[in-house]
Amino acid sequence: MSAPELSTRQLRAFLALAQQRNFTRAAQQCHLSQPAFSALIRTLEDAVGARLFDRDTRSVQLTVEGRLFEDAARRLLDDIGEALQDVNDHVARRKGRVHVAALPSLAAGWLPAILAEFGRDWPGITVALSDALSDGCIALVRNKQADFALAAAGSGGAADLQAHALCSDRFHLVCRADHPLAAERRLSIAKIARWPFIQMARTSSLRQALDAAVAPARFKAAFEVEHLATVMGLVDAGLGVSVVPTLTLFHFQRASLVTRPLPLPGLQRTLYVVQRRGESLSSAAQALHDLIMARLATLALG
Amino acid sequence: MSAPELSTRQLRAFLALAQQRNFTRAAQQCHLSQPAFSALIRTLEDAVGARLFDRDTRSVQLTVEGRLFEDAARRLLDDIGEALQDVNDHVARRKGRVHVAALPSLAAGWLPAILAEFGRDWPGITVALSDALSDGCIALVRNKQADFALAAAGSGGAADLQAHALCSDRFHLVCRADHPLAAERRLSIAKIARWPFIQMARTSSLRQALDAAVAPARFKAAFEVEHLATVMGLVDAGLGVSVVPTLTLFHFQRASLVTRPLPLPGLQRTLYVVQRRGESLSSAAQALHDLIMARLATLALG
DNA sequence: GCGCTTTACGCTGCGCGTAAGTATC
DNA sequence: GATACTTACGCGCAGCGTAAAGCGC
Repeated sequence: MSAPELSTRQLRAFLALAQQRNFTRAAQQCHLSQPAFSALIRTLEDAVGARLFDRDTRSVQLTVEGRLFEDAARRLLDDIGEALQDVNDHVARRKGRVHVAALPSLAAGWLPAILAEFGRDWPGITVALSDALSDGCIALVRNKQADFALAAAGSGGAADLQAHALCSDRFHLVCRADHPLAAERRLSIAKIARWPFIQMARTSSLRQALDAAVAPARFKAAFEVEHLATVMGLVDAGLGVSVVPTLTLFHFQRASLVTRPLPLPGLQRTLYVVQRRGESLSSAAQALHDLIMARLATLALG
Repeated sequence: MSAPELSTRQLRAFLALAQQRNFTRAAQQCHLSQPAFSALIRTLEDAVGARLFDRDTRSVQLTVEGRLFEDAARRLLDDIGEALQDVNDHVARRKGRVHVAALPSLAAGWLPAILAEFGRDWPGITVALSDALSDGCIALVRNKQADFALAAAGSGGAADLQAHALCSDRFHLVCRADHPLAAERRLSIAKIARWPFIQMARTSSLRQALDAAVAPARFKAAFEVEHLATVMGLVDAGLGVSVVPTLTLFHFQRASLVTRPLPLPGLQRTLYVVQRRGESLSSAAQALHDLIMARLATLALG
């Protein structure tokens, strides 16, 4: 009653014999001795439960049941080959899909060039990019929507995820070029804290890292906004100053503004690559991960 | 480069592990020791060319490539099972088709009851019946349109066919009940030859058998027709007498006619089962052949 | 007798189970 | 230390090739 066992060798031998109608030639085609080939056909006939060939010394030809099985065998071998080919295409990165979640700063600033290079290297792979705040990135990984994330919080105490540090970027003061702090000889948290400050929302990982880094000091929050572009607008309008990580400085590259690194050792945030623990990346995801690692040097970390 | 080998055991093992996500349980399900099962999975991964499971001591789960392969494996096993089931249905005579060619006399007289019984025994099998003259029957077999034939000529000197005798039927005089021959005490060819005779066409196997049997005597051909029903009509109209084999007597079962066996030993024709040499019958055809042989006793051979 | 398949028969090696090893929690 | 996968290892048997035997022409 248990299902009979069948192998691709048997199917290939069967088709070879159906084509050659001669045991000796079919055996050669299968790189087998003729008796071994004969035995292989016999085991196939036992497995199928039907005599598939009429053979005598003079002729070999398919039985009616053999002809029935011939079509099926051909289809089966094709399907098997197709399935293997498909997996191989994914392994060889001719096909695939990778979904990376990244902080907005990375998604807007550094990643696009890498994704472009990746697209040139592996044109068959579809790339999806989610720009989300750190918690959102990590949620996407946990949900198995994203393959991995580039986010600020580490594994966050979650046993199902694992993180390794990608890089650390330092914080910079941003203010108008005509602001007194722009010319201040020795910057410090205390000096900055005297001026109206443009905060990010409390949900922002940037804000959390900053609060943690300067504690117990506090800034005078003149505004609390969601987006760095808004921070830039407010600062440029002279409504306050702010402190942002290196990776976001591209928002502030304009003549009317000044950015100054804060030379305080503890004042930095670390970015992590986050993925599901114990689960390997797909071939496509691994390729993107590798490229990201290889291009780390291009991250201009002031 | 040569295509990798794959077996149903590997596919079943793969699906068991994908389902159980635990080597020990999956091994039990496959009736294998856990190490043997582990090795089987490894050989599958080698054949496919991709790691299909992420495993550590705590968890086993499909990789992305594994999930790709899972659907394919399920489909493949289904298709294989279906192919085997189909062949088995044919072997077990739950499906199939048999095409028999038979002389008109058999097709009209004796076969229908057998075909009806066959249809009751094997309702899944489609039966095709060709009623043709002997040469036509044999041509159908040679063309592989018919599985076998019940015909009068033997193998006919053809090396590609083989025939074995089915039965011999004797010849009978048919004439009107009021015809002098109806009351003749001792019939003979010579006595019959004095009367107008209704011949079959020369292409008829019946005619050929009859000519050969009575040679060198000849009948006085009053008519030469194609069909036995016509012979009956002509005889019934008093236009002549005729001589026909036992199997065709059903055409002449009416009060106005008399049929009398001709007690001459050599005067008979032999019917053969004809099939292609060296080619076995399909399961369905064999079943019909067997039934025909088993019902030979019901042939009323006068 | 010739050509082709099958049977006979050692032999190698794949693949099994048992047992020890290793890693993770 | 408990659990679960992997490695180590000895062994039996499936499956190979060589050689001999059947078998139909």
